[in-house]
Amino acid sequence: MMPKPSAANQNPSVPKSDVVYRILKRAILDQAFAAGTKLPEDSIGERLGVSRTIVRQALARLNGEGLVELRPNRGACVSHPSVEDGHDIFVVRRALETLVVDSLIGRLTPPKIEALEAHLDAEDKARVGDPSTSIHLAGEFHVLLARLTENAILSRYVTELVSRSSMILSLYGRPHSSDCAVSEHRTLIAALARNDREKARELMGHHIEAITVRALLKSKGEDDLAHLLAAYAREEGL
Amino acid sequence: MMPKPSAANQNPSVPKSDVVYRILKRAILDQAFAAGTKLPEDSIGERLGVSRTIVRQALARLNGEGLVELRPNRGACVSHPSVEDGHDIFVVRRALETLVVDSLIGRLTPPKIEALEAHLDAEDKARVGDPSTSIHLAGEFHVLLARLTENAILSRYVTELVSRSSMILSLYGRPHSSDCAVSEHRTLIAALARNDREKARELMGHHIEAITVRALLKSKGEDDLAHLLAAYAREEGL
DNA sequence: CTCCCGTTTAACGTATACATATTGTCTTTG
DNA sequence: CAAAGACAATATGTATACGTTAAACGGGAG
Repeated sequence: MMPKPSAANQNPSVPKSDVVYRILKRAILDQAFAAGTKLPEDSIGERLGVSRTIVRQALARLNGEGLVELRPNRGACVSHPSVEDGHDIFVVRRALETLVVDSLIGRLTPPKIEALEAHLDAEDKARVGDPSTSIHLAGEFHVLLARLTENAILSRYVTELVSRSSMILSLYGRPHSSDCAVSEHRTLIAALARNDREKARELMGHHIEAITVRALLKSKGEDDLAHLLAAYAREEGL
Repeated sequence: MMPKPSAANQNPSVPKSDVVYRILKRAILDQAFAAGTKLPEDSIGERLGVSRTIVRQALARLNGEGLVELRPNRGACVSHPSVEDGHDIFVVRRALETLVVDSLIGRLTPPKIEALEAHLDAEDKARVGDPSTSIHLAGEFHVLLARLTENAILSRYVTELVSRSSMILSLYGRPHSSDCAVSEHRTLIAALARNDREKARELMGHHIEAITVRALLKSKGEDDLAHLLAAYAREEGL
C-alpha cells in the first residue's frame, strides 16, 4: 500500500498546513465529506502523511471560516449549518455583494471586463460538462467579482460567504439545481460594463435572492432533522 | 522575578489557547503593543507560562481576524494596516452596519432596547472617566447592536470590523478623538426604538461616515511613514 | 571605505510524547 | 430488568525536541 495518496513531497516553502487546509476545504465543499462528518486529527493526519499538529491548524482555520465545527475535547466535524444560518448567510451576502457592485461601478477597466467575460465563457462551457465544475465556477464568479474591487476585506468576506452558501445549497437546495444561471451573470456584467449602477445593483439583488430561493427551497419543513427536533422539543417544554 | 504575571491556574475546561488569544487581542486593541511590534512565540509563551504551541494557535486566530500579520518563517507582528486598508474597512463597515439597522427594525423588543439604553448610560458615565474605557465602550456599542440582530455571521463580521477600526483609529486618528459621540448613538437608538427605518439608516450612515473621518483625518499625508516612503519610492522608480 | 560572502544566531515549521477529557460498554445492584 | 457506577477505548490539549529557514554579524578582498 502506498503511504501517501499521491504527489511527491512539495516545496517546503509552502507550509504543509496550508496544503492540508486546502485539501480539507476542497473536500468539504465538494461534499466528499457529508455535513456532520467527524474529522479526527489522527486519522486525517495519518491518511495525509502529516502530523496531528498540521491537521489541527487546518481545522482551526476552517473553523474560523465556518466550514468546520470545533467542539472542545470532542473533536471537529464538518459544519452542519441550520436553515436559519442559511438565511443569515444570504442576508449578509446580499448586502456585501451589492457593495461589490457599487465599488465596481466606474472602476472596471477593460482587462478586468475581459477577465470576467472569460470566466463567463468558462461557465458556459462547463454547463454541459461536469456539474461539479459548473457549481464551482458559479461560486468562483462571485469571488472573482469581489476580488476585482481590490478591497481585501470585502473580498475575504464574500469568499467565505460563497463557501458557506455552497454548503447551504448542498444541504437544503434542490438536488441538481444549477446554482447560478449563467445568464444572470451575463446580464449583470453587461450592466456593470456600461456603468449602469442602478441596474447592476438591482440585478445583483435579484440574483442573490434567486440563489437564496434555490438554496433554501427544499427547506419547507423537511430534512433539517436537528432543527425540527428542536422545534418539537420546544413545544414539549424541553 | 515572578514566573507568571498573575492569576493562579485557571479552570482547564477553558483552553489555554483561548485565554492567550484574549490576552493578546486585548493587548493589541489597548495599544499595549504598538503596530508592527514583533510577537515571537518563544518570548510570549515564556512570559505567559505556556508553550509555543498555545501562542502559535492564538496568533493564527488573530491573524484570521486581521489583527496580526503572519509572515512565513519570519514571525508574527501586530498588524499595521495602511490608510487604504482603513478605507476598505470602513466601506464594508458602513454596508454591514446599515444591514444591522435594517435587521433590527421591527424586531427590537423592550428588553433589548433596555439593554441598549443601559449601554448608552455606561458610555455617558465613562465619558468623564478613563478615556480608554470610553473608546472601548463606543466600540462595544456597535458590537452589541450587531449581536441583537441574532445573525451570527453579521455579528462576527461587525465585531471584527470594529476591532480593526480601532486599530485604524489609533494609527491615523486624532490623538484624543472620542471615537463615537455618544449623542449620535442616542439618536440612532431613538430612531430604532420608534421603528423609523429610513431615519435610522440615515443616522447610521452618517455616524459611520463621521467615524471614518475621525479615524482617517490625520492621514492627509503624514505619520504613515512607510506609506509615504513607498509613494516617494514609486515616484523615483524604485 | 565599501561590498561580498561565510558564519552565527534567533525564530519558526513540524513531529512526537505525555496528560487529560469524553464516550460507550460492561458490570453490578436494587 | 433497569439504572447507576466503573473501566477501557478513543481523541483531544499541551509541552517539548529536532530540523530548517532567514535575518544579523564579521572578516576579507577590491
